[in-house]
Amino acid sequence: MARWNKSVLNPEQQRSLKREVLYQVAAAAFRRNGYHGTSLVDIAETLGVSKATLYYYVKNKQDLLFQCHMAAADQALATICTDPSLNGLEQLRRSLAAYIVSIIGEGSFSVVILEERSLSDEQLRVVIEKRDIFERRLQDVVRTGVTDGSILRCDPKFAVFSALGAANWVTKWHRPEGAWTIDEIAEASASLLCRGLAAGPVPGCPSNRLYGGQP
Amino acid sequence: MARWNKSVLNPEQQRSLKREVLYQVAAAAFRRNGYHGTSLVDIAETLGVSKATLYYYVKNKQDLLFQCHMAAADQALATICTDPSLNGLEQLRRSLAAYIVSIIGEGSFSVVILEERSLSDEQLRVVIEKRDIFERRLQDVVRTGVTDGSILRCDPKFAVFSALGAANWVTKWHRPEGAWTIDEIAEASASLLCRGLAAGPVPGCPSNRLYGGQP
Amino acid sequence: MARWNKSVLNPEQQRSLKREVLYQVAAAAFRRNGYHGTSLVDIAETLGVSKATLYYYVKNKQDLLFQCHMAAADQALATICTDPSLNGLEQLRRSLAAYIVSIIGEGSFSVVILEERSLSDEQLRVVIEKRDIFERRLQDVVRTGVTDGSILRCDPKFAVFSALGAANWVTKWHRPEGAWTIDEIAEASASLLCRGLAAGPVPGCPSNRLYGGQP
Amino acid sequence: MARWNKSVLNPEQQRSLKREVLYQVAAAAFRRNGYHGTSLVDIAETLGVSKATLYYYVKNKQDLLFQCHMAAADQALATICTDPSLNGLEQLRRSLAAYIVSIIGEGSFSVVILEERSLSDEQLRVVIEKRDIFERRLQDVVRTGVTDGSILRCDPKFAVFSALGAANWVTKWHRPEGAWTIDEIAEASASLLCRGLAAGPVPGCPSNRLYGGQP
DNA sequence: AATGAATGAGGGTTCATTCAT
DNA sequence: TATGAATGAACCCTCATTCAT
Repeated sequence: MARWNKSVLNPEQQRSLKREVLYQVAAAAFRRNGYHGTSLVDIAETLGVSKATLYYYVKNKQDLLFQCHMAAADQALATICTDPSLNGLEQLRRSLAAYIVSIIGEGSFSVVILEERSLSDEQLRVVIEKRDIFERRLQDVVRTGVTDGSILRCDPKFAVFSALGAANWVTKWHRPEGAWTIDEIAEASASLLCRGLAAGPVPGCPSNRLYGGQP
Repeated sequence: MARWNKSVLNPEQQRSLKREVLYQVAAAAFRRNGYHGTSLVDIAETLGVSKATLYYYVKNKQDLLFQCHMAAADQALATICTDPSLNGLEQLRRSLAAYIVSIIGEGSFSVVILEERSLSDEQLRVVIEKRDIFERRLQDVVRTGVTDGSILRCDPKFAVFSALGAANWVTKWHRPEGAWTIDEIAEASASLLCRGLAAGPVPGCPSNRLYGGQP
Repeated sequence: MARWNKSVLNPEQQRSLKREVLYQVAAAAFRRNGYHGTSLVDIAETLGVSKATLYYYVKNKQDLLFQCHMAAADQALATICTDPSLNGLEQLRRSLAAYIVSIIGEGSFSVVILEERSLSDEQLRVVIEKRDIFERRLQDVVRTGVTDGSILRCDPKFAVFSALGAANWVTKWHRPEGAWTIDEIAEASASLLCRGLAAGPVPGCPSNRLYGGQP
Repeated sequence: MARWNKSVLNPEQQRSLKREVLYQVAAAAFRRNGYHGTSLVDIAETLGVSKATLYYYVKNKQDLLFQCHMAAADQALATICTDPSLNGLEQLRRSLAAYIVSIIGEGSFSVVILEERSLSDEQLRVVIEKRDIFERRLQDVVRTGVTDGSILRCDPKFAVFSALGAANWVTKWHRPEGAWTIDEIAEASASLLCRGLAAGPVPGCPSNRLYGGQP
């Protein structure tokens, strides 16, 4: 399925297309076995090429991981919904659902579950920087919701951490053959998380006191 | 800090005490660098002993991981709150908070973040079996809450998956030097998650339609 | 001497040629120091390559031993003389002489002196099976001799065991720098052993009563 | 069976008795798995003691092997028959038979099959020196036979090498549970070998020309 | 006399990486 | 572009040996 043999495009595109497939295959392998648990042979075999060939498309194993991180960050950024016709809560919900789809769907570059210690300091800096942009945008969505009254008063940073955590974790237990479809999981998770952040007291819920409940 | 020299107990206890410390140190290393990314030298050095000494207490590196999993499962089981004087939602909240404390606090054996492919098939079976018990007990708490009306009607399995996911993820971003204390994180996370599951409609929350809101 | 650099053949042959040299060098090392007493570094150094390179040609150290056993069995099989113009005794003598040359001469794969416990059960089964063919063919030669009257009536199995034992033992004391040439040793040993099996009473020999000879 | 617990003697004898058992157990293990293939734990377990305890009775693993060699050489020396009422051939036959019994029977110290490279140079010197005495005495027996006309004219050194080779090899294929008893094997082997050395032409035997046949 | 605990040295094996073809 | 061959570094693990008890 992932062999990159037959696609016919101009050479420059060929190359970047192959690279993309490589990143996806690598990311999938990394997700399954961890960075150190994945050998380049694993990846090469999945692609139907030799181990040495990989070095035509990536500088390094470490660099390969880095590229996955970067691609994943871009992918994540694209899932944020800021449709002004919706309130913040709904924007958040849609963003989270789209994000979940993006990390467990086919073509995912996501490698968030991985030990970040595998990157060099410099690489880690760049990755975190890029991921911060994503997180800050999501925080903005939360702030929008707080302002328009759809989300309860809370620490946006913590809220986003929590939401993304639950979202990212899905990659651990999601099985393509499982009972739930990707969309179902995404919708259900996003809704669950948003309920936790929705404004207004929830009758009998102890967390009211923490988040301040009503404005 | 973790050197195991001075404790004076009878030899049998010494041994099992050392083993316990070993598991904790190993689990911490595994959490940080992944299973394959952790070398036995790392662990040995942290303990101030030689690499060969470890084999006095564990059969294998793989077995070491297995033992961490088992200890972690026990630790998790102990966090479940079933105090009958509390409603299900509150039981759940306390359980989650305690669970979070147990996995990021000192003395944690937690290795849930790890690539499960590192265990042998047989080991994995045993671990999953044991972990299932924990998850099923938590699901029971959710069911209790649904019955007593404190938790909205939902799929308990999915609810627990989500809650544990968000909880487990904390190990990824929690930094001991960070702004939040362990207890704060535990309380806030647990509350947030419980709000998402609390019965009763949340004004303006789109997830109401999913979980059915009030019965 | 044993470096495998310069030979110019097509790549497929190169590979199997190298493998052959590897087996010979390994067999020689095993013979000298035993299986467990031989390190892969020893072999690699003799070949002038790095230890890791060996794994390009063999799966395992154990597999290396196994391959030596197999090659040795083939080599042994090729030494059996069944020339119908000769009587059984002479066939046996020539076979034994050729066999001795094959195990102590250059290019020998022989590893019979080794602890067989070093092979896996399955490997041992295969090796023994193959070696049995060789031994049974030699036994056939003995039977031929008994039939044509050149060899005394005896248990062919035991006779072959004994003859091969004495032959194999030569690998223990033979020194290339020694006083005897390989051919001399082979001839002398074979003759000695054959005399022991030749038909007809040997005057004053106590073994007459054991093997009966013809009355 | 080999546990050394209950025997009641005076302490000095206890000690040397234990040592003797230790040598036998070690020799047996060495014979089976080779020197390097035998771990001290193997030996200790067979004796029912801890690994460290062995160091009360031997200086070294290497020294343990050395002691086996020495004991084996003594044992071998004791098998030589020089009964002047017998001719040389019969003396030789009895010697060989006794020797074979001594190396495969219970209580054997024999380690001749082993890689001699496992000894230190000095130890090897001593062992070879001692073994030379044995071989030279056997050669003397052969010479006696040649003189009294019972053994054909031959190189005594080579004759003894061959005979001992065949004898030693028995340790490789002898199985206690096998079809032949130890005595049968010893008798048959000795006879076979002696037939090969007996004076007088063997009808139709090609080796006549080698050994000069009748004087 | 005996042993549990600890260790240094060394061996087998894997793997990312390079290079000539 | 692609790959077979080769390697050094690192890792897991074993084992002979020592020492305090």
